[in-house]
Parts: sequence; C-alpha cells; structure tokens
Amino acid sequence: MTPDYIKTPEGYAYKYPRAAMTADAVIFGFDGYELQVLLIQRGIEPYKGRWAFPGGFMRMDETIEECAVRELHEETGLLSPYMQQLGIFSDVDRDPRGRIVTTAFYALVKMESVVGQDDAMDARWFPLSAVPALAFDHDHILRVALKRLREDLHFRPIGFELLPQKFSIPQLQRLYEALLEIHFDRRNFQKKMLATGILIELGEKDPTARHRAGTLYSFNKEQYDKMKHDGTLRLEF
Amino acid sequence: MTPDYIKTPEGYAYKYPRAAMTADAVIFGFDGYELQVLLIQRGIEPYKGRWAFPGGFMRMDETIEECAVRELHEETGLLSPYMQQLGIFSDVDRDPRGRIVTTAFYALVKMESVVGQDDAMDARWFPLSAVPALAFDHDHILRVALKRLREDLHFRPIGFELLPQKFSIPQLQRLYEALLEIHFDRRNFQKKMLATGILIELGEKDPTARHRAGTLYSFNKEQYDKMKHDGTLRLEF
DNA sequence: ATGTTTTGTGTAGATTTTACGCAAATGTGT
DNA sequence: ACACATTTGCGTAAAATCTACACAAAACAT
Repeated sequence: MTPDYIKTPEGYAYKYPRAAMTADAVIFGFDGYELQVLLIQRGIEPYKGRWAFPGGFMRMDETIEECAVRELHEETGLLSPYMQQLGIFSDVDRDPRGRIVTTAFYALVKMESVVGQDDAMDARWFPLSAVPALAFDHDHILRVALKRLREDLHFRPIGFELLPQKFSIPQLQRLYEALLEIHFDRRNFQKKMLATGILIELGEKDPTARHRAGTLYSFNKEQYDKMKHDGTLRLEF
Repeated sequence: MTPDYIKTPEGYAYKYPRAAMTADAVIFGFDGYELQVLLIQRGIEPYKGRWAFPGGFMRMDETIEECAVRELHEETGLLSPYMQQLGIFSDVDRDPRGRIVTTAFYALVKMESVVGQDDAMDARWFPLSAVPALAFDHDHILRVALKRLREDLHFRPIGFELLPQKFSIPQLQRLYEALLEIHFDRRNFQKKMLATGILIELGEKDPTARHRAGTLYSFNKEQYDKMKHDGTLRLEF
C-alpha cells in the first residue's frame, strides 16, 4: 500500500489540507461536598498561564482513545480511569494555532487516587464553583461535560467511580445531591439504592462520620453486569 | 497569524503527520413496519460496489457537523434532518487508504421526505434485517448507532422524527415496538403517550388505516420544550 | 346484515413512590 | 455519668402509577 503522504524537507505533505487532532479529558472528582475538576496550567502560548484540560495531539499509531489515556497519564499520572467519549469539537477558529479539532472525553476518578502526584506538575483540582476562565473552548466543553454527567448519573452507576472503594449510603446520597442539585429524602434514597441489589454490605462502619457512622458498602460490578444483561436492573435516580 | 502549514509542490506540508477527517451519517427511516437505513453504493475503490453510509472529507472552512450536513445533502438530497453526534471512530487501520478518522452522526428522517430522489444517485433504503456487509468499519458503526437510537428512544421524543407530520398513536406504537423489539399493551401505551401532554389532537382520521382509523396527532414541540425546561415532563417508554 | 379487525375509554388490583414516625448509635458539653 | 444534638437504619400508611383486562364503537369484507 502506498502511503497517503509524501515526506518533504518541510514535513509531511498531503494533497489536501488537514486538521490536526487532539484529545482532551474532563476529569471529575468528588471531595464529599462538591464536584471537582482537574485542570492543568498551560506553560506555553497560546493561552500561557491559563488553565485547561489535560490533553494533546494524536499520534499516527494510536486511536483517539489511546491518545486521551496516554496524555492523561503523562500530564496527571492517572491510569485507566472510567472514561467515555463526550464529543468532537471542531469550530474552525477554536484554536489560534490553526485548524485543530479535539475529541473531548469525560473521566471519573476517585480523588484519593490522585493525591500522591508529582509536585512539579501544574495540575490542580478546582471545585466547580471556582473554575477560572479556561483556555480555548474549554469553558464550553466543560458545560457539555457537566450536562452529560448529570444525564448519565440518572441511569448509570457512575457515582461509584467518584467515591472511595468503600462508601456509605449517606456519602453516596451527598454525591447525587451535589451533582444533580436536588434533594432526596434520606430514608427513601437508602431504600431505593439498596433495592437495586448492586451494593455489597461490608459490615464495617464509616470511620470519617461525625456522629453515628454509616454502614460501608462497595459496588458489586459483577451483579450490575449480570442484572444489566438480563434486564432485571432498576436504576433511575 | 502564520499558517500552520507550508504549501509545497507536493501539497500541504505539516511538521507532524496528520490524519484525514471524514463525517459519516447513519440515516434511519421507518416505513411503518421496520426500521430502515439509507445507504450509498460506492463507485470507486476501496470497497467499490459495497454499500456504505453517506459521508466525506471535512474541509478547512467547515465544522464536522457542517461537513456531515453538506455530504448528506450532496449524496442524498436530504436537508436539515434531525442529526446528532454518535461518536468518533479512529482505529488505525479502519481505512485502507491511510489514517482516516471519521465522526459518525445518526440522523432520523421522515421517509416521505426522500421519495423524490434523483434516480442517478445510488442511494437506497435497506430494512435493518437486510442490510448487506458494509464498507470500512460501517458494520460496527451501525451497531453503535442502533444501540444509541434505542437508548435515546426511551427518554427523548425522537420517534416523531421518523413519522409523518400527522400520525396516529397506533402508528407511533408500531414504531416503538419495531425499534425496541418489545410489545406494549395497546391501551396502556395510548394512555401513557397522551398523558405526556406533548401531542396535539388534530381531529382528523388516519386515511391509511385498513379498519377503524386512528385519530391523527402532531408533535407539540413548544409544549415539549416548555415542559422539559421546567421539569414537568414525564417520558420514559 | 353479519363477522372480523382495529381503535378509544374505563376500571379493579397490584405495585411503586412519597411522606413521615420512631428508635438506635455516636459525638459534645456539663 | 448524663442530658442533648446529630445522624443512621428501619418501618408504615397514603398517594400515585402501572398492569391486565372488559367493553363498545368504527370501519372494512362478504
């Protein structure tokens, strides 16, 4: 097969002009009270000094998903988080460097898994209420990601990705309430959540509780997959 | 701003290699009995003679959405259908011509709006049960599109995009049953659908009915938008 | 006219959701 | 040690919704 490009002194030449492709990751975390976003401070122009999502250019030997995973690891140390395609953003003038099209991903991580980060990296968590003006069209991407996260939370068990391995139902409820900005009745939430059958009771107590400690649970992925497969699952929050 | 490319005798040269970008549209229609897909027969290699989704290369002065709309119009005559991003497909070897990344869209159209098509175009509707082996990774894209269509149908009023302006509730039910491959109780379906409040009764009868004709309705988009905005909407089918 | 198919409406019983009562567990202050 | 506030776990009655049908009217075929 002939290659689709010609190598010239000036670089890789194509018959028609091409856009460059990047992947960016909107990383969400939860600190127990508020939704958090992981941002990187840009060290070079354009938008030097501004905060942006971790991301970078796609190589010729990797898919856009592999690119997102690689850049995320390089820039934040994170490995294999829960990650989903969010969408492609291709406005002609979204990047001052030229025609650069990005695929945004949204990722959910347990904040505890990022604490031991290299201090040299300019990565920082921002609570959603204090996110600064971002580089490129990342403000727009963030709004789309938030909308998607809230929609998905209603009928996918993604809340567990943001909590520690072991969590209590009240913790889970605080997560839902913070993300969806609504209030659930404490007792009905517990009943409904346990009724899904995708929680494993651990018989331990939440050591961080200030008063009576809640029972700790973990997410039963096997049971979830099984119930999803044969359609007996009843989510919807 | 300096351009991000250099024009050479060989074409457009970039410092690093770049993938080409295309948009492809999975067009769904409904004939009253079965879900249909609009395909184009390829006239050139690769995959000459095989069927594929309409689509083509993105220009430097258009977004990927504009590209999808343009290619769709050029290849099928369709204008402004209901169209949504499906996802980006970037497997390294998905196209034998080289590194070509595609963004797939899924579109819903009223089949009546495509009937007067130019006969010279090699576009044809295929019932889902008779779709041939497709070019590139389009088989895979079709499976993803179907999954997405079925998910969306549960809580978005997209069924209306596939039916004529005026339709009866039994027609709508046949659509839901064909797409989701499940059976609804006729009387409960009617009640629930009317209870949403997003249908306008037209006071006319379905002229295509073979026995007692159903009452015709149209989709009340204003009411839908209003109810969606203030959260009083109750869909879920 | 009579039978068949299809649509429109109603209703009883089962199920689910909602709103809230109450007791147990745990930290705080005296 | 004891009263008190806060939080969790469980239960229950009433309201709302869903499910499974019954029945009659409309329209075509013979």
